[in-house]
Amino acid sequence: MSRQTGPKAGKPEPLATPMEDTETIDFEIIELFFFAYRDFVSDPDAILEKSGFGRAHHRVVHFVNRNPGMTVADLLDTLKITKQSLARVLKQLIDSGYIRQVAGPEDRRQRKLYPTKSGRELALALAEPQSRRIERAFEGASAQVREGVKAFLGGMRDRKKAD
Amino acid sequence: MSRQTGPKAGKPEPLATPMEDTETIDFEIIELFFFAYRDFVSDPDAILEKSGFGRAHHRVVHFVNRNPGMTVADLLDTLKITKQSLARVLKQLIDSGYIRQVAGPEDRRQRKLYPTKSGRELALALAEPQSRRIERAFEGASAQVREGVKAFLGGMRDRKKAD
DNA sequence: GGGGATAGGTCATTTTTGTTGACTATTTAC
DNA sequence: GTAAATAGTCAACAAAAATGACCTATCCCC
Repeated sequence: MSRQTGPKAGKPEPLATPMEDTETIDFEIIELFFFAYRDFVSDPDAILEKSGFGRAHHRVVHFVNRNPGMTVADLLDTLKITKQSLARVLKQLIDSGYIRQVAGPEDRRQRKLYPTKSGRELALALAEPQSRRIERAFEGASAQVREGVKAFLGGMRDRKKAD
Repeated sequence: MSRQTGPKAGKPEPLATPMEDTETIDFEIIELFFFAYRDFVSDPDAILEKSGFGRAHHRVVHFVNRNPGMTVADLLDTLKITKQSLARVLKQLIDSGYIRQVAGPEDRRQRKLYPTKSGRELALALAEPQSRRIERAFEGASAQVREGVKAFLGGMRDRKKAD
């Protein structure tokens, strides 16, 4: 076995100093964001695995509930995945009675997506622990801070042309 | 093909009303958080795929840089993944010269993990666009809001006993 | 000093989530 | 009537991570 295949063929010195306030990098927020999201999605994950569904199903159920009547194309654009990836999970959700398709009233090529009653209940059950968690994280926060957090999260998004 | 295999055998009524302020669920923040995180990780993803690495490598490089000398067990606890999942990416990072292992000085079963110079550079390159994004999201925010965001993100974490 | 517990590594298999490419059917628009 | 758009489907493939089963080295304790 050769010793090294990486960028430096010589013996790399291990560095022992923690990478803290190096330069102008905000490691603190980066890390907080990682942990926050990791635990944020863990609640619905636990619920989903009982039904045999995964995160992909969660996202579909969520957005169809938020935007009833959205088309398959809309959903693809929101999730930024391929048609074939969506097809599998969407089919399972339709077969299980959580989502219904209706041919578009004007353009009958379209399939407009709606939650069923069960679909809405599932979306609520998944969102409930997340909302509790958000509530808890906001404990004692002023209205100004709450608005600031929303602005911050919104500001983290890409700012593209077609949005 | 049977019509329905789901929770309700009858014809499920599609629901057309958007699920907005239903009950006490904060759908707005849930959605903001989803989009914010999706775009937050997209910057390093783009850098990583040039090296053939993925998100798992990113997380390992990040935490080893932040906590030089952490053990494999520490890392498993932080990332909440299995030993076998970690093994693959860790091996690649070691073989590529980004991370080095040193037997623990007291307990020689342990493998303490350190970044090499390349490892530190990689971690910085990955964190840089994320930090720019955070900076941009904070534009015009007061010090109070900045602290509020940190408190919010910290509050989103699980509060377990062994932490 | 022998035995069990701990830290780590490895091998094989599977699941989840997503990809690419190719092809079909229906419907709309010009 | 033909081309373009919307959707569905089949097949092969790939990455990330999980599971289960072992193996090695070392430490701790009696």
